[in-house]
Amino acid sequence: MTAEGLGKNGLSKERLRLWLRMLRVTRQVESELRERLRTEHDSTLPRFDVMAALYAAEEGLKMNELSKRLRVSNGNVTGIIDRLVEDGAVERIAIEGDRRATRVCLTVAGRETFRGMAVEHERWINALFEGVSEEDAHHIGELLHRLPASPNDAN
Amino acid sequence: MTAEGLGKNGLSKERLRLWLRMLRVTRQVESELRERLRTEHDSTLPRFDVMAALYAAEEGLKMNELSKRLRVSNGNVTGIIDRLVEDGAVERIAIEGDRRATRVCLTVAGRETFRGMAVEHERWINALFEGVSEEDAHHIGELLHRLPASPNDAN
DNA sequence: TGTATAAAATTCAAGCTTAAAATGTTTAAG
DNA sequence: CTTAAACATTTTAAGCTTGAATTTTATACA
Repeated sequence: MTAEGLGKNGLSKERLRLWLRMLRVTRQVESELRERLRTEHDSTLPRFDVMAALYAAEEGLKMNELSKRLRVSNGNVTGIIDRLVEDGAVERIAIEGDRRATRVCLTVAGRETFRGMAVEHERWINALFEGVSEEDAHHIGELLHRLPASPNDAN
Repeated sequence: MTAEGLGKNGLSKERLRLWLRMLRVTRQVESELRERLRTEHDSTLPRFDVMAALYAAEEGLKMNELSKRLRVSNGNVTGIIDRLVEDGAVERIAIEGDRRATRVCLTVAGRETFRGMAVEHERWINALFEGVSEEDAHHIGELLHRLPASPNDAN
């Protein structure tokens, strides 16, 4: 409301602190997850994310939808899917009536693989977030809801 | 209280939700910052992070310390510094008494450049985190303190 | 002294990420 | 029917990131 934006602004500084902490925690957790996916499942975080999105979508997704849902570039998805196809975890299926688009699906093996990873993933998160009570988790979750985010999807 | 730990565990699910939200918000904010650093300062987030660390360390840092402080691999830092040196923002200075190590410093131009970016950076964060009051920012910050993180540094 | 070990940094291969350009396909307008 | 615009995807170039291997220098110790 007042003439903000200059030099010492407590609110601004506090928000900056919050951001730096979020960044630190997020990177730490991502690093842990990456490490475990690598050593225990010979996989990566991006692959896990893609598989999670596909697992949730019973009928698979178009490349289009996938990149929108994950909020990453379309070219990015192309590469990750390429590798998942090599692994035999995913298949590209032609869409009849539109030869531009492709539908991408987990294979049976892919679904099986993902289930194994997902169970552990939840355990890892649960352990990493030990020290956060259910109430706090809920509370922070609600607050985060106000924070910048594209205005769509349930998450 | 109850028999937790199997299948449907409210606490575990709530923590997972929290994690997914943090991830979403963090990625969104990073994406915004990246975009603005790119278009308005012809720079990147990793470069900004490195410059911030160097700016805070009056006498510069060894590659070593830099990678520890930023929690990224040493090879990673090498590449970013290479590019910052090309830009003329950073210089490598020999350490007398140890020809293995190098001290890395912002140049005068580099310090100047960074100041400009930092002012805007704080503004951007402040705008992105509009909707979070000073009290909430402080509160979440405290809660995040309990979350996984290497046990060092002020942040 | 000589040599093994540790330390600091770089290099390397592989993969992730983006923005922008290119390719191929569909749809709509005239 | 033809052509312009819109769409879905892939390709490309540049940069980020990691873990592992390599190079160079310092230290310890026999």
